[in-house]
Amino acid sequence: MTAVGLRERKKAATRQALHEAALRLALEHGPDRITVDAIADEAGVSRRTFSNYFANKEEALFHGDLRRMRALADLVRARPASESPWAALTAAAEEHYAGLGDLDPEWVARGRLVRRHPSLAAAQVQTFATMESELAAEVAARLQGQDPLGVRAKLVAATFMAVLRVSLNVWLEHPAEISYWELARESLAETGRGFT
Amino acid sequence: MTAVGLRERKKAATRQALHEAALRLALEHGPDRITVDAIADEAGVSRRTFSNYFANKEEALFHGDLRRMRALADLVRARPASESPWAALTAAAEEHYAGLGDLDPEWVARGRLVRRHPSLAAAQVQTFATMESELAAEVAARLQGQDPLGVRAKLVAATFMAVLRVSLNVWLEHPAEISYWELARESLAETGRGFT
DNA sequence: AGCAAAGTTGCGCAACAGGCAAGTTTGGGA
DNA sequence: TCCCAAACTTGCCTGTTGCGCAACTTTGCT
Repeated sequence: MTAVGLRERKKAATRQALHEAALRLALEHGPDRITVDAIADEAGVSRRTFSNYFANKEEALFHGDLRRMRALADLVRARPASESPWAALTAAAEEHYAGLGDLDPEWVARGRLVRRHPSLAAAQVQTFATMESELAAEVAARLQGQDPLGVRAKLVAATFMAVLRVSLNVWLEHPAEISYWELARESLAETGRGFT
Repeated sequence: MTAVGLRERKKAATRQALHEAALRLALEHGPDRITVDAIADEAGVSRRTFSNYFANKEEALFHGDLRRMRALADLVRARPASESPWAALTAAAEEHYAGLGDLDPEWVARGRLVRRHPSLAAAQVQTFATMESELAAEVAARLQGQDPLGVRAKLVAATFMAVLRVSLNVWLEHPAEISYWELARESLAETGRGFT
């Protein structure tokens, strides 16, 4: 009768625990000075189990971002089908970020971590790329028939994610001068002119 | 007196040899069934030396793409300073791809490899990301003073590379129906409307 | 000719991904 | 309520990797 079984919940909890352990250790010792062993320990699980959940530390570290972005994707899905893809994406982003965006402390912490440790940039890019293809599928659904090769869907998704990524990185360099969402909204508006 | 010393040339040759060895073996056995050892052997060099040139197989595999893209960046640099960044980028791409783009057999081979082995997608994304930041620097030079936070430069570079990447991937799925550059040009035109 | 800088190599080690099989937990019938 | 199959965890193990270090070789400059 539970909406989702115990099994599922336990899995999610373990994944989350691993993620949080990774983040905690990375913040404390620096992301390049931690081992998978240490993360598993910190999460109270065997090293082998870590491998069942994540392919490597970076994936564990950015799991939170992926979750956040999946939440954004859900908002996109919830937008009225009548909206154009780009409109739906920006509207969903507005909902997602405008209110409490900058306030998630974990999100900010991860951001700062990336800023201070350029070696993490690769993993960040990877995370955005993952979401890009998930979003492309959603966009494609809105373009049934109008996009024979599927270029447009992928183009829109890629551009959207690229703008969010660039905005994030710029904001991390100038966090005091502007809010993330202000920056992102403006960038989206400018870049999106091709899709309206 | 030589324009470039023997030292430099030898290094370039070794790097190229490693790259070609990696590509050859990947094509023959599949990219996930080859070891760094094997690549170094094939290139007639020690495993340790491989590490002096590339951080991992993927980097070796995509070295050719990076070279290609750097050539494109050179074309960008050569465009008149009076052109807007986006105009310079697209014009350079036109020069680069329009003529012989699809004809470089290595380039096509790598493309097919990525298409058949999704595990390589990560490395491909990484390669484009690398070029993105190199290009951003070039674009920034054209926006002296007009781009206080540096957003615009990064935005333009990111969008440009995203379009090329998406176009490539779409083209790889439909190579018969259209030429790469036709597809990319159209995508650039559409997406670039925000930057004109 | 000769020396300093750059490049190569072998050795060694900590770390890691992931196959396999034995144990443990969960959930859906009967 | 009980039971079993499927799902999950864990330990063990192997092949691979990235990189520091120190010895050796090659290159370039004078």
